[in-house]
Amino acid sequence: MRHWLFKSEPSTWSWDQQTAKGSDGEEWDGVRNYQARNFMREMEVGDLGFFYHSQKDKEIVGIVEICTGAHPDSTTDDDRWECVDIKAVRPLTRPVTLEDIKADPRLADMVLVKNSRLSVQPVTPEQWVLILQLAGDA
DNA sequence: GCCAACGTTGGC
DNA sequence: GCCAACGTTGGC
Repeated sequence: MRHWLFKSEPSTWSWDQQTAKGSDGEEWDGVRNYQARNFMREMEVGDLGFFYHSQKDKEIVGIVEICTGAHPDSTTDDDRWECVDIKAVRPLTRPVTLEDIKADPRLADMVLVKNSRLSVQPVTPEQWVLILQLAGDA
Protein backbone atom coordinates (compact mmCIF):
# COMPACT_ATOMS: atom_id res chain seq x y z
CA MET A 1 0.00 0.00 0.00
CA ARG A 2 1.18 3.49 -0.80
CA HIS A 3 0.69 6.71 1.10
CA TRP A 4 -0.24 10.16 -0.13
CA LEU A 5 -0.93 13.70 0.99
CA PHE A 6 -3.85 15.84 -0.16
CA LYS A 7 -3.66 19.55 0.31
CA SER A 8 -6.65 21.82 0.51
CA GLU A 9 -7.36 25.35 1.50
CA PRO A 10 -9.98 25.01 4.28
CA SER A 11 -12.08 27.85 2.87
CA THR A 12 -12.42 25.84 -0.35
CA TRP A 13 -12.74 22.31 1.01
CA SER A 14 -12.11 21.55 4.67
CA TRP A 15 -11.60 18.45 6.77
CA ASP A 16 -15.01 19.09 8.37
CA GLN A 17 -16.66 19.03 4.96
CA GLN A 18 -14.76 15.88 4.06
CA THR A 19 -15.82 14.23 7.34
CA ALA A 20 -19.45 15.20 6.73
CA LYS A 21 -19.38 13.12 3.54
CA GLY A 22 -18.72 10.04 5.67
CA SER A 23 -18.00 6.74 4.01
CA ASP A 24 -19.48 7.91 0.69
CA GLY A 25 -16.40 10.01 0.20
CA GLU A 26 -16.02 12.83 -2.27
CA GLU A 27 -14.34 13.46 -5.58
CA TRP A 28 -10.96 15.18 -5.19
CA ASP A 29 -11.75 17.35 -8.17
CA GLY A 30 -10.36 20.59 -9.49
CA VAL A 31 -6.77 19.44 -9.86
CA ARG A 32 -5.27 21.05 -12.96
CA ASN A 33 -1.70 19.99 -12.59
CA TYR A 34 -0.14 17.08 -14.45
CA GLN A 35 2.13 15.93 -11.65
CA ALA A 36 -0.75 15.83 -9.19
CA ARG A 37 -2.97 14.04 -11.71
CA ASN A 38 -0.30 11.47 -12.43
CA PHE A 39 -0.03 10.65 -8.75
CA MET A 40 -3.79 10.16 -8.59
CA ARG A 41 -3.56 7.75 -11.53
CA GLU A 42 -1.09 5.71 -9.48
CA MET A 43 -3.41 5.47 -6.49
CA GLU A 44 -5.23 2.27 -5.63
CA VAL A 45 -8.40 1.72 -3.65
CA GLY A 46 -7.45 1.26 0.00
CA ASP A 47 -4.36 3.50 -0.11
CA LEU A 48 -4.22 5.98 2.76
CA GLY A 49 -3.41 9.67 2.70
CA PHE A 50 -2.98 12.66 4.95
CA PHE A 51 -5.37 15.60 4.69
CA TYR A 52 -3.49 18.91 4.95
CA HIS A 53 -4.93 22.37 5.49
CA SER A 54 -2.92 24.97 3.60
CA GLN A 55 -2.79 28.74 4.05
CA LYS A 56 -4.15 29.63 7.47
CA ASP A 57 -3.70 26.43 9.50
CA LYS A 58 -0.80 24.79 7.68
CA GLU A 59 -1.24 21.44 9.39
CA ILE A 60 -2.07 17.83 8.71
CA VAL A 61 -5.44 17.25 10.33
CA GLY A 62 -6.63 13.80 9.37
CA ILE A 63 -6.33 10.53 7.51
CA VAL A 64 -8.26 9.68 4.37
CA GLU A 65 -8.66 6.52 2.31
CA ILE A 66 -8.79 6.32 -1.47
CA CYS A 67 -12.17 4.81 -2.36
CA THR A 68 -12.12 4.85 -6.18
CA GLY A 69 -9.48 4.63 -8.83
CA ALA A 70 -8.81 7.58 -11.12
CA HIS A 71 -11.78 8.62 -13.26
CA PRO A 72 -12.69 11.73 -15.27
CA ASP A 73 -13.06 14.91 -13.22
CA SER A 74 -16.77 15.77 -13.27
CA THR A 75 -16.07 19.50 -12.93
CA THR A 76 -14.63 19.80 -16.43
CA ASP A 77 -15.25 18.54 -19.97
CA ASP A 78 -11.53 18.52 -20.58
CA ASP A 79 -10.64 14.84 -20.66
CA ARG A 80 -7.07 15.47 -19.60
CA TRP A 81 -8.16 15.81 -15.98
CA GLU A 82 -8.90 12.88 -13.74
CA CYS A 83 -9.33 12.42 -10.04
CA VAL A 84 -9.97 9.84 -7.35
CA ASP A 85 -12.58 9.79 -4.58
CA ILE A 86 -11.44 9.90 -0.97
CA LYS A 87 -13.23 9.39 2.33
CA ALA A 88 -12.31 10.55 5.82
CA VAL A 89 -10.99 7.78 8.07
CA ARG A 90 -10.27 9.64 11.30
CA PRO A 91 -8.74 12.87 12.55
CA LEU A 92 -5.23 12.90 13.98
CA THR A 93 -5.07 12.93 17.77
CA ARG A 94 -2.93 16.04 17.50
CA PRO A 95 -2.59 17.92 14.19
CA VAL A 96 0.96 18.04 12.87
CA THR A 97 1.90 21.52 11.74
CA LEU A 98 4.20 22.52 8.92
CA GLU A 99 6.38 24.01 11.64
CA ASP A 100 6.60 20.61 13.36
CA ILE A 101 7.55 18.97 10.08
CA LYS A 102 10.21 21.57 9.27
CA ALA A 103 11.63 21.23 12.78
CA ASP A 104 12.31 17.52 12.26
CA PRO A 105 15.38 16.90 10.08
CA ARG A 106 14.09 13.40 9.27
CA LEU A 107 11.22 15.03 7.38
CA ALA A 108 13.34 17.50 5.44
CA ASP A 109 12.80 15.57 2.20
CA MET A 110 9.02 15.68 2.32
CA VAL A 111 7.47 17.08 -0.83
CA LEU A 112 5.46 19.36 1.43
CA VAL A 113 8.73 21.04 2.41
CA LYS A 114 10.52 20.83 -0.93
CA ASN A 115 7.67 21.67 -3.28
CA SER A 116 5.00 23.35 -1.24
CA ARG A 117 2.84 24.08 -4.26
CA LEU A 118 2.13 20.51 -5.31
CA SER A 119 -1.39 19.71 -4.13
CA VAL A 120 -1.26 15.91 -4.34
CA GLN A 121 1.95 14.27 -3.22
CA PRO A 122 3.43 10.89 -2.33
CA VAL A 123 4.51 10.17 1.26
CA THR A 124 7.15 7.53 2.02
CA PRO A 125 6.46 4.77 4.58
CA GLU A 126 9.08 6.31 6.88
CA GLN A 127 7.50 9.75 6.67
CA TRP A 128 4.07 8.25 7.26
CA VAL A 129 5.14 6.54 10.48
CA LEU A 130 7.05 9.57 11.75
CA ILE A 131 4.10 11.87 11.27
CA LEU A 132 1.79 9.44 13.03
CA GLN A 133 4.26 9.50 15.92
CA LEU A 134 4.28 13.29 15.98
CA ALA A 135 0.48 13.18 15.99
CA GLY A 136 0.44 10.91 19.02
CA ASP A 137 -1.12 8.13 16.94
CA ALA A 138 1.80 5.72 16.75
C1' DG B 1 -0.58 41.85 1.52
C1' DC B 2 3.72 40.58 -0.48
C1' DC B 3 6.55 37.93 -3.12
C1' DA B 4 9.18 33.73 -4.51
C1' DA B 5 8.59 29.55 -6.83
C1' DC B 6 6.57 27.13 -10.10
C1' DG B 7 3.59 25.73 -14.06
C1' DT B 8 1.32 26.98 -18.26
C1' DT B 9 0.60 29.51 -22.42
C1' DG B 10 1.56 31.35 -26.73
C1' DG B 11 4.47 33.91 -30.04
C1' DC B 12 8.34 33.24 -32.69
C1' DG C 1 11.28 23.67 -29.47
C1' DC C 2 12.57 27.76 -26.91
C1' DC C 3 11.60 31.19 -23.81
C1' DA C 4 9.27 35.41 -22.16
C1' DA C 5 5.10 36.67 -20.11
C1' DC C 6 1.67 35.66 -17.24
C1' DG C 7 -1.24 33.47 -13.59
C1' DT C 8 -1.55 30.85 -9.37
C1' DT C 9 -0.24 28.95 -5.08
C1' DG C 10 1.00 29.17 -0.50
C1' DG C 11 4.38 30.44 3.12
C1' DC C 12 5.72 34.34 5.50
